[in-house]
Amino acid sequence: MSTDRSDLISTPAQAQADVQRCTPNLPGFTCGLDATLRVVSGKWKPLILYFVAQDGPTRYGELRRAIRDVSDKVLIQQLKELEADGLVKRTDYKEVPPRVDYSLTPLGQSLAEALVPLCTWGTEHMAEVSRVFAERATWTRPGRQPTG
Amino acid sequence: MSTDRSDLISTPAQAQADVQRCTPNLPGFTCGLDATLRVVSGKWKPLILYFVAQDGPTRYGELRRAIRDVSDKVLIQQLKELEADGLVKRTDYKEVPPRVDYSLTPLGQSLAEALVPLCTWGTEHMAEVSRVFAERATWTRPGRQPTG
DNA sequence: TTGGACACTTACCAAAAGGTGCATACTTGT
DNA sequence: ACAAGTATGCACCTTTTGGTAAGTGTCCAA
Repeated sequence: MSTDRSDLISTPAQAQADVQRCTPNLPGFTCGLDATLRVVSGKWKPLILYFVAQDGPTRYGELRRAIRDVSDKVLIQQLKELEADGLVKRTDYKEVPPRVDYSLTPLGQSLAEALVPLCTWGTEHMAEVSRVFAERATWTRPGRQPTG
Repeated sequence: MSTDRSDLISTPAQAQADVQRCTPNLPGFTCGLDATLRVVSGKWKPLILYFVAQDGPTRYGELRRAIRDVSDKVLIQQLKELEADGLVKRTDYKEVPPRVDYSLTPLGQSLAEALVPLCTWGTEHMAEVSRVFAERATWTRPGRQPTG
């Protein structure tokens, strides 16, 4: 299928042919990548994972200050989701004033490892990526295109 | 810094201490992972990359049918962004009826390779992930929690 | 006694992302 | 002549996501 591509315009049938290439292996996910991304998508999740992976158990306030621009609401929210997804473990020391920290579960650690290549890629190609983003920033913003 | 965590409640200062851990290397990105994710986030982008990586140059219609639940508008949109980000190359054969195909640039290929571990991770842990997601689906939906 | 730190929670709102459906211009098959 | 297929564009709308500002209860330090 990936060899012979001499067909130019797909025949009226053949539609069914290339459907189902990325076959759902389990209900809800189209493939492994899909599953993974559902779990890491969230504006701050990768940063959280990355930070906790490096620092080990991290207190809420630490994270809060470290991530900077994140708000309490969203940080908590993403931590909860990560916890619900079994990637981080929340430890409440039941002290007062409250003390809580977050660490990675084994699952979270394995994910963090799988993220390393992405991290590397990003670092290596950051220059190109940010250049492109800088340009796009101009015409991406609503209603400010060089057309008018 | 990751060794001694004997401090319990952070002192009124020290706030500045753990700030700036994930130091921005370039304007706009907090780290490599951040850069990468900005480029791959989009509901269908990873699937597109993955598909094109496997199949080589892929016609629009093929993608459209293969990805299934995606709409034209969004597919086109994501392809454009991927193109603008230098990950895919659009080839217009200027024929009529139109013929266009999409392939990976070298940059795109390198990214696709970096995605492999994520893919693997997702595949390996898909069972756990989807189980958790199934549960969450119940109480995540607005206003139907087991509390009431 | 006021104020800040701790880890959250809630109500409300804005922006981003995604989806629907119709339109294009041209060709091929029926 | 008409439907279907080619790769898109556009207007409009809903869903999802993220952000803001306020409040909770308990403690300690000034």
